[in-house]
Amino acid sequence: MEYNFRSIEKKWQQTWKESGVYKVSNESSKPKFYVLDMFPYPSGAGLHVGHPLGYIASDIFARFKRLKGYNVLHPMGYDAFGLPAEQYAIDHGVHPAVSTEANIANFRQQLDNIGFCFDWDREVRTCEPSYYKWTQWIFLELFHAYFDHSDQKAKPISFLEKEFEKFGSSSVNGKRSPVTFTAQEWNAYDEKTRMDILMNFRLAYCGYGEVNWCEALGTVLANDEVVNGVSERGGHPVVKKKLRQWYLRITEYADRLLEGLERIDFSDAMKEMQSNWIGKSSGAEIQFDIETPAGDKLPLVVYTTRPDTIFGVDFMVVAPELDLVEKITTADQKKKVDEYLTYVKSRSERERMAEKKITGVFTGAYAINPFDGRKIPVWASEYVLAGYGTGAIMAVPCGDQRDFLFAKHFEIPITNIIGEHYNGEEANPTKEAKLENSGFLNGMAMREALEKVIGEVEKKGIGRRKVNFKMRDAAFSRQRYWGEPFPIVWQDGTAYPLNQKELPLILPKVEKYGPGPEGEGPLANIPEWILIPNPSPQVEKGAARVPKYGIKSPVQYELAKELRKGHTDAEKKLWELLRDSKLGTKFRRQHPIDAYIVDFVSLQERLIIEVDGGYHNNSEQTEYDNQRTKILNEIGFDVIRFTNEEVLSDPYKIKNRIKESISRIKDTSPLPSGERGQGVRESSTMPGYAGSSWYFLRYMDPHNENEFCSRKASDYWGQVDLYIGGTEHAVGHLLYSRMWTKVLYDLGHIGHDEPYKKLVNQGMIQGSSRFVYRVRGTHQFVSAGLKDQYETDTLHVDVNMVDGLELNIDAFRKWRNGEYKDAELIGEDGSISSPHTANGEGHAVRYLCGAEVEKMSKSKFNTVNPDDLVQRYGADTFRMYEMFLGPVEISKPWDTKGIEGVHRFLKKFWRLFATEEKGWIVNEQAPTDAELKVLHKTIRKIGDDTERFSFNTAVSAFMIATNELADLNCHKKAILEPLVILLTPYAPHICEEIWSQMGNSGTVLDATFPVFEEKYVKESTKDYPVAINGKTRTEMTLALDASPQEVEALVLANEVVQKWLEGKAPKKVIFVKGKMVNVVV
RNA sequence: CCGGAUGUGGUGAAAUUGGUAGACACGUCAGACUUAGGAUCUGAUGCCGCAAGGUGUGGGGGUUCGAGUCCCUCCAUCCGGACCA
Repeated sequence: MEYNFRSIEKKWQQTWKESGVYKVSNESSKPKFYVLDMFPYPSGAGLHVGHPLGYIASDIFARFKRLKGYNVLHPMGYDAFGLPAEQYAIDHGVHPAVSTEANIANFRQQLDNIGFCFDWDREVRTCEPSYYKWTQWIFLELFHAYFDHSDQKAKPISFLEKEFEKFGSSSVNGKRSPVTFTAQEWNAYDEKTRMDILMNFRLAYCGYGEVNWCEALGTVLANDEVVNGVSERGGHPVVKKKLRQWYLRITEYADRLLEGLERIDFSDAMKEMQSNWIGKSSGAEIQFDIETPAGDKLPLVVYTTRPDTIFGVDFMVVAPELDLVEKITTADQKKKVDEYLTYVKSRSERERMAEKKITGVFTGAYAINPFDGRKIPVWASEYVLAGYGTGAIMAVPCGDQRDFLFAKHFEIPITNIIGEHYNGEEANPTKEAKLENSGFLNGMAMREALEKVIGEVEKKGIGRRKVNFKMRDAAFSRQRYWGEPFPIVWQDGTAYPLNQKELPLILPKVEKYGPGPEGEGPLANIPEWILIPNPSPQVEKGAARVPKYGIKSPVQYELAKELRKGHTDAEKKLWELLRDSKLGTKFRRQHPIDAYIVDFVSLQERLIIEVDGGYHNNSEQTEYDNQRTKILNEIGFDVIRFTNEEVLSDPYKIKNRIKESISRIKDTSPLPSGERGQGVRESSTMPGYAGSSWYFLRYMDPHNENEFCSRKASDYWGQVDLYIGGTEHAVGHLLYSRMWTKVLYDLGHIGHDEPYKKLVNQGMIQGSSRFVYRVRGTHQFVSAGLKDQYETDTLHVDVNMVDGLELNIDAFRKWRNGEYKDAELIGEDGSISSPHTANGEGHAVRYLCGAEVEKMSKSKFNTVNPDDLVQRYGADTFRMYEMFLGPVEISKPWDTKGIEGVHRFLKKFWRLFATEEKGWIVNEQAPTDAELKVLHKTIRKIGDDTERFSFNTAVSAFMIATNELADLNCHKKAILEPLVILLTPYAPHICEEIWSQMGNSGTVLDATFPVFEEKYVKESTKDYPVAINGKTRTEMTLALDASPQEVEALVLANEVVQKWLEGKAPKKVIFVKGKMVNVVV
């Protein structure tokens, strides 16, 4: 019996699938454990060896926890909305749904090859209506909520409305209101005015703001999608533009997002990144007065974290974008200021960042220092950002480097308030100095002065203590097609939410993916969708999701329509009823919804009425009806079915039931009745992070049609116990999903307010690129060692054609359809391989490639496909090798070579159980002490290492155990069976096979993790290292219970020790029990 | 510029609390079996040295009986944030 991994893996993957061993129940007496991977974006490129690293780690941990007796949730899904699919659609004309579907199928195939224990019944796809229905639902929850500052939590906005009704804007919660109003005024306001005011409070709100506009992509990007002034994807230039956008009021959660970091197990680096992004700073807002050219006074409010340095203010700087600049500019400075403003406008964000020139202009105005009355010149400069603080600063050149450089550049005199701490060469931002030249603060320590000044400022009524955040509200709309449509209808400039009954708002099919008019998204190009009432979703005909019954082509579709023209009596009767009775809504007849033609539908109320003929009683038809109802429900339609008899026998009963359904819908409708049908839909779609902000909740209850996730399910599974994914989502996804969780918690939908208990960041697997060197203008390629002797071009070659550094010359000549078939290769020793001469004789030409570590990418030809490795060595080998590479959280380059070692290990492990000659060789003999020791040592090591995610050392522990047991010639069931359980999380296929060969039934995952017993590994002696002056010189075997005196005597008597002592008496002997002995001479 | 992480053989890496540096592999070398070996097995393998021994965890300094591990400082690489007042 050989280790035939191919048939073993195929067999067990099949068995697992058929028996559903990875199905997880929400009901269990076991403790729960939730292991989550960051779900992938299904890109067209498929998986490379870097992707599965985290999945393998989580898979091992999930299996490990299951063996340890937990009910483990380990789901997987797809983050399927997003730009690349849309870009692909623009380039190739393939609908994103189609390419996404194909990519998912490919991903799934690749994932299945590796043998993961995902519960695929819980798969989610963010682009499915049954999923994004709830993304839209949560959006509405955000829309209908505001942040209550006194309670520091989100509440339904109706609470706020009640407060306004009673107290007007003077209520605590009204502070943010842009206008003040009394309760009477509020009650007298019309709908639109109220809605406008409430928009300033909603957690999902619409506003005009400077956004990152990317012309090339035709969309707005979030701050974290812009890198160095260009788009993260594609590297297109990004400019600031004022547009109407949706935002999430994440800034309200800044404090709680910071506080929550203390309660979760993230790496320090990750926490640091998040808190840097939030960027909390505390200080004060201080008002200075400015005398305008006209002679009156204008307030200039600045934000500073260092109010203690107020006597060191030598100038003020205002952001050029501020209107104030024009107001305060004096006549003689006007020309210069205008020139400067023009210059600033001409500069892109990118230029500003790239070249850090010191620029600015004096406005001619002076501000008055409120403490000593000093006149301070007011400048405008682009180094002050309009968006942060108040857009104006008090400049203290002796304490701030930017202010210092500015002062030097424009020759503004510098006041030193920190004495010897300032050297005149550079600013010193110390907080430790005693203040000088600082009026009433003289001699005071800076920290003390800071509080003192804030106190004085507040007393004078010219400012207040203030906390500021770098974080901005998150832009939440994209002028794009492939995303969740907003459940919003605009009416006369007011945004009205859809009724939750109307969800999901299905993404319609478009013909063109180009941008719409005036910076709107592609959806704006579909008037029949944009203008409500909604003329039924334009789902591709033939895309029916009940495979057997759908209409499969446009021809069939027309045919079906034709066939249905013969009405039954019942249909006629009902049609009269629906037309005549004052139901308040328009019904359509024989109208296509999704891929079906329904009997009657009110598009406005999303209500479908079906009349079933006698043939509906047969079972096949019933099944069809049920499936169809389910799908129509999924896309947000209610379906009522009547039989012919019901309609004909009691039409009034029927009518009442329909009325009832409609009024139920009406009751919860926020849209003023009668005004419907005049609005336009929001044409933006939600950004990529919308769907991923809550998917971890959906996994808990993926098929729930009535809720995003039942409270029972979320209470049972609670937080994600272990979340594994890359660092690239540090500030995006992780912050947004934390915010959503907090909102859902505040509103009482879930019982925990941090989504992830522990986060492990997997490192990136880099590519190891290979190069060949072509002699310029020829077909000659020279080996790496010779490249400096020629003028060469460096070309990437496919790393899969290179063994170590040696190029497979034949493969190279065939590469890329024979592009290099004429290549003449000069080997390291100067020998030449020409395509026209046989080189089988003598020695083969050794051509060595150059090598470099780069990001793994198709264009660099350094990607390695896991499928190839699984095919060659098996999934178990592949899994273990990925783990053996090094710690999960470290980035490292991929090198396929070492995989042989792991493969050899599995073969050797197999030979403990069976060999080719003798077949199955496991016996029932009693184990020896030595064997038990190996086993228990390994149980402890594997348990500890797995628990602390040290998978690489665990793999090596398996190797050690296998080597030792092979040396002991051990084939005993009592030792090997527990070992198989230990190895199961790492190499599940081979373990299942052995487990069943050993005569067990069922899956090895239902076995119990072996228990470590101290008694088997206890030693009575230890080989102590004996050091002289800290250097190990010899080793002595001593009893573990020997007393220090005994040890000292034995050690000093040792001949090696004697030799080093050279007759001298030792100064000291240090003995650490169980560790070492050190003799100090 | 700021913040974080990481620097250990030819390579990937171990060393969990300050206690035998280099486990486990890859590679390389030697050998066995073999018609053959890119299969399998055995042995060697940080560097210098025939050896005794010396030396060695990015460089320099420190604490300690003892430092890869702690402290100071400098250097390099990677990642993140960058005019945030």
